[in-house]
Amino acid sequence: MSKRPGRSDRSTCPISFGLDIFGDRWTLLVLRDLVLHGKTRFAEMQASDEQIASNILADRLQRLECFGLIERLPDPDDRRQKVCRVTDKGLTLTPVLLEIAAWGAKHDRSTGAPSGFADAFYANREDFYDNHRRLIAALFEEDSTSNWR
Amino acid sequence: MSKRPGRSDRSTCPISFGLDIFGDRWTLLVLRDLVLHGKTRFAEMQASDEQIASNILADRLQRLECFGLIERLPDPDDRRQKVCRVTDKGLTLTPVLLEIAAWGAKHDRSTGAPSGFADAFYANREDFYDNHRRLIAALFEEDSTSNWR
DNA sequence: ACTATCACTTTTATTTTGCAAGTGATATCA
DNA sequence: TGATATCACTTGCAAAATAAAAGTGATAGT
Repeated sequence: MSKRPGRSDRSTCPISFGLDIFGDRWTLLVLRDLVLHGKTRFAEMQASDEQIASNILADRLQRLECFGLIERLPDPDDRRQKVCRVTDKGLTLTPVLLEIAAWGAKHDRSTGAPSGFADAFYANREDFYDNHRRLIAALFEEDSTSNWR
Repeated sequence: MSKRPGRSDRSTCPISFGLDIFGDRWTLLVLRDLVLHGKTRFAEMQASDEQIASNILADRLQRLECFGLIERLPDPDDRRQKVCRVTDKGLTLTPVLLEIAAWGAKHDRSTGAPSGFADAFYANREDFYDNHRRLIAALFEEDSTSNWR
């Protein structure tokens, strides 16, 4: 697994802390596949448009697992496969993903995001988050009032 | 300037688009210094806790300028210096910075962020953004109703 | 038994980073 | 005026991360 500077090596800035974990060109894309595209398998993520190399994907999954953002369980139906799942902690990064998505959609003329997404998101940010919380709650069959953020 | 894959090399995903621009361990820290800490000079940013190397800082500033996220003007009072300023486009990344800051503050036990910041932010996200918009408007002496996002 | 698929490793080449030292233009001070 | 300091970089080099391609071993399907 790639090392990268640990917490103590940089500063006490919370942004710096975050970037030490997901400040690279792949980590958040892997999380996007899990959180926003519902992917669960190594092969599925490898098949994403961005063409991540298998060694990098393996490294990032291990990293995400280390940080407690995802968990990987053996697939009971096929012992070759593992099922990846975002943890509650991993889901707390959804707002970061959505803000980046909205920004990208707003500034990229050739974006693949649904037209009007960015404006709708900015105009109703909290509704997006409420909705996401409800979906997650249903998915994990938890109390929908839980403060997952 | 470091190359990095251009838009067409990856995908049409808006997250991927964003990460091609600021998906690394330094770019958003530079922007943080400008947006949240009010720094304007090369030397000031170099003095930040994270100890960015001067070649990396020079590269990131050039990159940010290329993407239209900052501008650099000669200092009229000292011709050695340049004054860096976030552009309106650069300011649209503030929500991304704040979400990362809140996440870091929430998950880093030894964070330097003010205690209670994350909870307050999550509970009143739009208030934070409204407030930031007002500050910016005042700073740039623009119409405070302008849709800078 | 044979072939395919799965989640990785390994290998190698290229790119980026990190560090230290230098550079030229400008400012400040004796 | 000359010496020294400061500014925003640039250069050179070693170390690390990334990318692309091929390989591996366990398991599954036929």
